Amino acid sequence: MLIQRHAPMLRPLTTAHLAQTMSLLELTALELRQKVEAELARNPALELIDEYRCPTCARILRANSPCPVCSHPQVSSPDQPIVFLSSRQDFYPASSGKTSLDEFSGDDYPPAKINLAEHILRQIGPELALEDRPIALHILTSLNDDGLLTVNPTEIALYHHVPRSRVEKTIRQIQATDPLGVGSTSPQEALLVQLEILGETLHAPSLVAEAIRAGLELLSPHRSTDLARSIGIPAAQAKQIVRFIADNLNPFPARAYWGEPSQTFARDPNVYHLPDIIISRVNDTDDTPLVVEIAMPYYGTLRVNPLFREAIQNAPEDKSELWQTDLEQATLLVKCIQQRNNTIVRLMQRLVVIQRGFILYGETHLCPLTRAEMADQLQVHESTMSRAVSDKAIQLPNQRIIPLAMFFDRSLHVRSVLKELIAKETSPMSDANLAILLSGQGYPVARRTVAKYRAMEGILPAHLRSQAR
DNA sequence: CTATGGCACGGATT
DNA sequence: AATCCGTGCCATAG
Repeated sequence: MLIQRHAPMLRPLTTAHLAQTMSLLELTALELRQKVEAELARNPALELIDEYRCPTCARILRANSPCPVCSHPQVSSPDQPIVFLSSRQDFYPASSGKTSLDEFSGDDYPPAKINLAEHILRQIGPELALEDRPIALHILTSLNDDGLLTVNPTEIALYHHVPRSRVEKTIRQIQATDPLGVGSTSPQEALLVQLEILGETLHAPSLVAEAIRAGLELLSPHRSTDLARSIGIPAAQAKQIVRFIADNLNPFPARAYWGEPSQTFARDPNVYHLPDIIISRVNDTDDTPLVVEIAMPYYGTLRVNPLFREAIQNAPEDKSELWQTDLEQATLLVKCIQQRNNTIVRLMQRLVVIQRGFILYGETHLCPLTRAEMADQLQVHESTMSRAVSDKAIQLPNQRIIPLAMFFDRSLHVRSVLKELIAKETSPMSDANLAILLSGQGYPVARRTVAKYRAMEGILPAHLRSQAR
């Protein structure tokens, strides 16, 4: 009887094991930490003890206290990076006030990825009247990727049975937060809001607002004569206005955010992400070893509670089955997390060696690398690599936080060479010229591709570059 | 006539 | 199997 009950349970275990390994790998450390927290609270078989093993000398230590012996990592050679799982509790900067989307409650952790809605909520959360919160949530969940509102404010008002003015008041509050103009119903409105707020500190040329109202399509650089005619001003003034708008305003407030193929309005996109991995250098020499810290999903050591394992022998009849599955799940979770960490550690050990140039000297030195190649080197499946890389953020020695996927960008190095080329040029070169030049430097790219890269970097076409600066 | 952007196709990547 | 990316062809703006 016992055997019969156990045999069928083993099968699902193996498939479940695989399934869970997969799903854990693609989580960021913070997401995983939340999952672990939840399991700890629910599953009595799991326990978290306040100690960990020093990555360098294998001593057992209290969690979050550095190893007295190895407080400085031992020096190793440039091609022998120091890679370890970090239990530092200050790995992530503390969050300021908790205002997460899910009902302003719950987690004490700063989310690893803050989406636009949460980012805004953090800013206005405190000053938002309680009864306006449902309205704000409605607005924030109706934003598209550009940060524009996709539903009619009247609809929102009707839905919540409030006057339209209440909704508009909330929208105005939202528009004044960081991606300035976010929550507007149209690009025009967004521009006007930005103008209004920036105008307080910035000196804006006169008639900018009129220009914006004249229509977005007239704001493109080559149509300044049309714009001039439309609002009755000299062409030079129109040009100046267009310039001001292009430099300071953004018709799609959220375009500068991460994950976007943000071309024209690329800005430093890193502010809203917390690293899963931190790389630092030991000294300032060129052959400094690199230190790679990988965020642990918890502090201390997660393990199956030995007491629980014993207690299960004489469990009460009605609880026996439940405890058994709890125990299996706990074991599984611990194993899977170990496997996840192991994969990431091995990945980083290779990656840091291959992309050393990129890490130390920047984009130009990025060596084109595909996830598939990496998977091959590490003897793991391609999809495993894909999951390990996706969604993770990594901090470089120069403090920049970038998506881990950037290490696998196939065109970044060519783009950065292109950027340099254009920066150094004396007279603007056409795309065709640039294509030939790049081929000469060992980057065979088609003329059309140069154009695409240019657009990606937000560089204007040749005939417009001449007047700039 | 030249330079550039749009559309779409095919091959690589995930 | 779905997606992304480089490229060729063509229309259009200058």
